[in-house]
Amino acid sequence: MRFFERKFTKLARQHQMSNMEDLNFYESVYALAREIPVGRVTSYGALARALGRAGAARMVGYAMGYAGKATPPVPAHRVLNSQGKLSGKAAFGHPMLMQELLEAEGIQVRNDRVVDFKTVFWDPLKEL
DNA sequence: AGTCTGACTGGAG
DNA sequence: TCTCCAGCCAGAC
Repeated sequence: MRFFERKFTKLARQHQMSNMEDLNFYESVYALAREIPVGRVTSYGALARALGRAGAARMVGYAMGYAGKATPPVPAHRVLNSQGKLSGKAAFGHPMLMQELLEAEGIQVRNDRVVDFKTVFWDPLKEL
């Protein structure tokens, strides 16, 4: 059984979803993204790998584009590209909003890049 | 069913 | 460190 299936069954319960058959890819991305702790960040690729879809990083990013409409809320600002850059900032209402949300959680941002990306990086495969 | 499209990624130069 | 490039894959048409 893949990591996704083992871990997500638990997440599905926590989010009061009957079973993972009801979840499409986007919803599973959102459920996993909601597990990112405050003050930590992860990458599109890391989420894709954790969901058993290594290589589907682009779809994770595409899914985040619709995250604003998801309930419960998805902390989309905690998802960055593999270099720690705020590649999705344009999708937030105000161009600086993504950075402001991160800074409000104690994460330093400089030149569209998270400072100390490696130390605040959250890998669902290792920490969930 | 075929084509196009990215909030991506890792490697090469 | 940066840019370019080919591979990536689920949705939207």
